[in-house]
Amino acid sequence: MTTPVLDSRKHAVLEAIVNCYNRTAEPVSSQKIVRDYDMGLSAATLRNTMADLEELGYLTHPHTSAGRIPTEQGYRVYVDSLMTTQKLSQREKQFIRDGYASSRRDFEEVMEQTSKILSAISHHIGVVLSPELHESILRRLELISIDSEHILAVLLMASGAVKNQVVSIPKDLSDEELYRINRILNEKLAGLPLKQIRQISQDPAKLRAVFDLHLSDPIATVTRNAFALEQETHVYIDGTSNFFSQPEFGEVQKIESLFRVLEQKEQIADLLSSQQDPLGIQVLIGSENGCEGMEMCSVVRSSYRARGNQLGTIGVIGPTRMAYPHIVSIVKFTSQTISELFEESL
Amino acid sequence: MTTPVLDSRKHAVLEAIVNCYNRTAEPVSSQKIVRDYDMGLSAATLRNTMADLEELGYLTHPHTSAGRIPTEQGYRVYVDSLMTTQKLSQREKQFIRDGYASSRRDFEEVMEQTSKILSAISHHIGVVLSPELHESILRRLELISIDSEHILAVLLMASGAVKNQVVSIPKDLSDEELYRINRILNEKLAGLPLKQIRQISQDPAKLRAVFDLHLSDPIATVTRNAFALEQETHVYIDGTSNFFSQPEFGEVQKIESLFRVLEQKEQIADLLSSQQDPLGIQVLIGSENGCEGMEMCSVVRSSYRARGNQLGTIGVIGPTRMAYPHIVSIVKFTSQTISELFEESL
DNA sequence: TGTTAGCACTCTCAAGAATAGAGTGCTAAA
DNA sequence: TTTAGCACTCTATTCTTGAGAGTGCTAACA
Repeated sequence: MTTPVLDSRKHAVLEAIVNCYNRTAEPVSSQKIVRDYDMGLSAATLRNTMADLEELGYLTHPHTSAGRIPTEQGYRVYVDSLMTTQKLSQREKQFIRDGYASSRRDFEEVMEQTSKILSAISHHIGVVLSPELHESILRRLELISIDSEHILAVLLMASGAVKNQVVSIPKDLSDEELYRINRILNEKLAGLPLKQIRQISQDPAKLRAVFDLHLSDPIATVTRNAFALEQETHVYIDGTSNFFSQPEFGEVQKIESLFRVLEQKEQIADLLSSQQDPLGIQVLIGSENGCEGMEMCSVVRSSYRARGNQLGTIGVIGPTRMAYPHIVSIVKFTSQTISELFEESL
Repeated sequence: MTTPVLDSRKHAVLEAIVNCYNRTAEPVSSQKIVRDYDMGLSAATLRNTMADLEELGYLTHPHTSAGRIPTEQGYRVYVDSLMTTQKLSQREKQFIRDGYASSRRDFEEVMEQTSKILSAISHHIGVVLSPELHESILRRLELISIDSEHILAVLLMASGAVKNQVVSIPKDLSDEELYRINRILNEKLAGLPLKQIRQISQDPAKLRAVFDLHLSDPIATVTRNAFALEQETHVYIDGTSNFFSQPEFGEVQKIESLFRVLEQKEQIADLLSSQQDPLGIQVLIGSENGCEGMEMCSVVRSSYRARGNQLGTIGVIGPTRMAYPHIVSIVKFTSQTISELFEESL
């Protein structure tokens, strides 16, 4: 689809309507624009322009005698080429930084805190997708004996994430043996991404290649079980109740379908991880997000990264009628901040 | 407050009204009872009895020409002395047991799964409060070096819970030294409840008493930091969207206040942990739960335990008009099941 | 040719009126 | 003590009406 070229008046009118609608949540009339925006045009002229924009698919009409509201396509144009990015105030930046001050220590806390910060500052829903463990690099592995049949494998990732995994073992291992296995595993596996370790653990030939003479039955078992992680990315969500104050969600029905989606964390995970443009912010407008039940919502997302590796994704979910310039700045700055955080702790 | 004695007819009528109202969510008329319950009484007589029950405070009237609905006090009597407990079907029991089949390994998974099971089977909100770490007994402690300034302390509890804590250390510790410290800490602290360990770590005299000649600066620091856990009980909530199908929550307002409460996990934690009768099920009806914004909800809760120690609490939150006999059975059986689970893994 | 004023037309929304129906409370009889 | 009957109250629904908002179109104007 080629974007039709809009003359500067159409641009201005579309922008005014988006702005106005985003403020009031009500259809924008030609009168309203004359009053609020000094465009040097009469209402009648604006009506003509608005009719043109409607024909082009950027505006729509709830009914004959109502003002105009932007269509998804209209928002698309606005986001892509009209809106002027709005810098965060120092106060907002400080708010975000302060949010992390207390939680620098704990990986999970950082994730949780991020969703809280995002929702608090955007007044929408803040979502965070933790790094894919598959992609994470193992820094260190520690085996801890639980009882004669189980040991606890503690996987410490380069990102600072920690994952505990209970491993069943076929026979009791002495402390010395466990220690020896632990040492060998670290020697051979530390520094590799989990994905690769997993492949190794499932392939006898590779196992032999990696462990060489050290390979033993317990080592094979422990490796296989300790790294048999499910596709486990955690989703952190905060600020869901912010949606109640949005006028367009005044009916239970609409809010219900949204909340049913939010409860299915997998869907949100998919939403955040799908087809990422590796760099920069992405804005999914309305049904572009592809989630059934979330057609009335837009998503602003960005991945966070450290040392060039994409770790996870953060985002804000709000009504299609959201203050895009502001939200984009929030997501951008927050993702930078969290990236730096991980950069440091690496 | 002494419970006034109700004659058997009043009992029967109150029970019928509660039953009927719980099914339909609509005020119950005298007619309705005549039709649905074979009580051998005319509508007029029932009206008299209903008027009596209203005067006693057990029923109320939305308006003059409407049927009766139970008051909180009416529900109280119903729950305390009227309702006949309803056993779970084999199918339901199996559903609960099956829910745990896949997640036996991981402590967190058990918690999460419990809230899912509770909500799925009750069609209300399932909540789980994880054990107070303070009360947990340390089974084993493992120190893992992260970098020159940090180590990771892995606390393995008797209950199977695992807690990771990043500890800042003043100076780099060699592997040997770390190993030595680790060994000493386990020797001296394993088997003690965290609460006690914390007290020890903060009192130089006690530290000396416990560690004797082994006491060193690093040991004191590590002990202090590794056990400086916040009051950290996690709350697991599932099934919130079930509330949307409740007819009495048809207005956004009501559901909003509920969701705002649910988002404040601390409040839910308080709700679940307050003044527990150590044994058995508790039913908090309507405003008895003490949560502002949750006056329209009842809570059925029970603690789960292992080896006589109370660990945490599970519960179901639903509308005041809930099927108490059924929900009570669900909570009871689930708390037994989860208790057994922990009993085994202990 | 582009812009504007004027006006008829459409549609929504809120308020009022009328009606049906449900359910009670009371009274008097069984 | 129970019941039938009946007047009364309140709700919920439907319909109507009128006001108001906003458009689209037309004709005049620069």
